[in-house]
Amino acid sequence: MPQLLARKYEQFIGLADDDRAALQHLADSPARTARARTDIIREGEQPRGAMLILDGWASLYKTLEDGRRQMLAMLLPGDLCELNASMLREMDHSLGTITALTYVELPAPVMEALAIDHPRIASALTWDLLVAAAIQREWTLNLGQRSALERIAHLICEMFVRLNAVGLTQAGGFDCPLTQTDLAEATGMTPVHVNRTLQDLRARRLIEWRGRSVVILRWQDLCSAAMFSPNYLHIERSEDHPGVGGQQSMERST
Amino acid sequence: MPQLLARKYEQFIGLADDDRAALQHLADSPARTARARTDIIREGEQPRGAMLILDGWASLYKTLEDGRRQMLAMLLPGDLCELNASMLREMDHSLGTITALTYVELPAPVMEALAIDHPRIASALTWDLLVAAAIQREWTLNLGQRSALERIAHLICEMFVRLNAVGLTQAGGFDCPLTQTDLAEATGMTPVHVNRTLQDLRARRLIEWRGRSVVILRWQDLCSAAMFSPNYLHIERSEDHPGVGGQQSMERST
DNA sequence: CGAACCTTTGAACGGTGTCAATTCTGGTGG
DNA sequence: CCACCAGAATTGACACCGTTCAAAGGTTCG
Repeated sequence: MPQLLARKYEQFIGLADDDRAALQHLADSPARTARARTDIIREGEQPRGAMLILDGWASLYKTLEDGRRQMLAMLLPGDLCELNASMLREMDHSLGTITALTYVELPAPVMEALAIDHPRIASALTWDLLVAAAIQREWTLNLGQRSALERIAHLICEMFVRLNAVGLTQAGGFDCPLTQTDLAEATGMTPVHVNRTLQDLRARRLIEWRGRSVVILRWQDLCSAAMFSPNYLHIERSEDHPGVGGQQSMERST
Repeated sequence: MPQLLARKYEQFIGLADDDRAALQHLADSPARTARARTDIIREGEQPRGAMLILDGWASLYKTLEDGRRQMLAMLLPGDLCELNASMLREMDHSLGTITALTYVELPAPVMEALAIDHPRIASALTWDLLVAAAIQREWTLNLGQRSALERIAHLICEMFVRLNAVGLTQAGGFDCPLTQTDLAEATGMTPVHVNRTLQDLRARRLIEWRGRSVVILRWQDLCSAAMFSPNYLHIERSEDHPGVGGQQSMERST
């Protein structure tokens, strides 16, 4: 948990000691907690500050009047969202927890001061925004063009790479609190079909998924089944990727 | 075409004369042109500056290796894209024209200087980025949860409101250069099904669409068929919306 | 050890996709 | 001014992916 943000941003830009200290200072702000499956802010409400996830998983989502619900983004530890959102009059989406969550709310003035005092952090924040937008575009592609199997596989690939970037993977797998209903909301499918698709992925020996434990058995094959290429995550300096399954690399194939 | 940007940004923030002049100066930069159906920049290439659309329509899109293609955003006159994109090593999506296009390329240093000299413009640019992200989220919802009819109807509603904001609507309709194949790429459907869905919308007397002319017959009913609410476009000061179909209002109905 | 939630299964349905023609339209050259 | 052409729109028949609805197992945790 310590240095989550600094670690992430150093993938993009070198930080000085005082930059790291400033980022650590953010994470040391009085943390808030929320229980699993609760909303932190809802569509229609007035935006508060940016939200920095310290521990646990959350999601952005929207709902239609008749109850249909679509997840828009998965928020993992180290993720920042709603940056600058307070410029808008009201929220156009909701932020809800998946697990119990520890986070900090960072009011706009705090972020402004931070950006002024630390130009490299300002750059890193812009980079963070760009990457979030890129992920949103990839999700658009996911929903619009990929088949059920490809969508689920793609989501697994993305979660793995993102968790890996903050040190939350272990030996070719990760701890995943998502239910099949969550996966359904993220991929625009029904829970029933998610279940069948996961069975398919397991039958192909691409992954194992028991309880909260996801294990990726064949990274390259999973990537190609998903048509996953990590380019949109814009991770520039990938020196210390552990590699999945021992010898396989996480480099783009093609 | 003159004052396109200023007009749009004044929906969000008041501008001073010198702000307007600076925006006009941008649009006066040596304009580039591109023919219809050509790419301006492709995935994998190195980002250049921001792109400001002066005239014509374009789109952002991504493709999968096997040729499946998904439109990510519709770019209309007055739209700005790829702001800050040059911070990233390579493009993760492509920008292609739909019609013949007039645009300007704005190198990062130009935009930086502009933001430093004109704080209100800097705010407006951030607002622009936030709205673009909100639209991307709405497209995610569109693809993930809405039916074919809802998707097409929603896209038409969005295009109308956005064109209206830059004065490109006429009497409850607008000039639309999109082919049914374009609509298919935007909505994640096949061209054949787009065709049938448009017939459905026409049979319900919600729209007319002949050639390039789109006429919205019953705005409120189209909105509710689409579950469209313009809140995500974050148009704050909507004093001079002409209203569609004479007496109908564009306010949200809930 | 029960209750709540999650996962899994089966069968039938239906929205969209696929494929292949055919008709229409706008722009072009003779 | 008209014949022509390429692209766009339209149509029909059929297949299939994913949904729907309902019920049965599993798991977790108080």
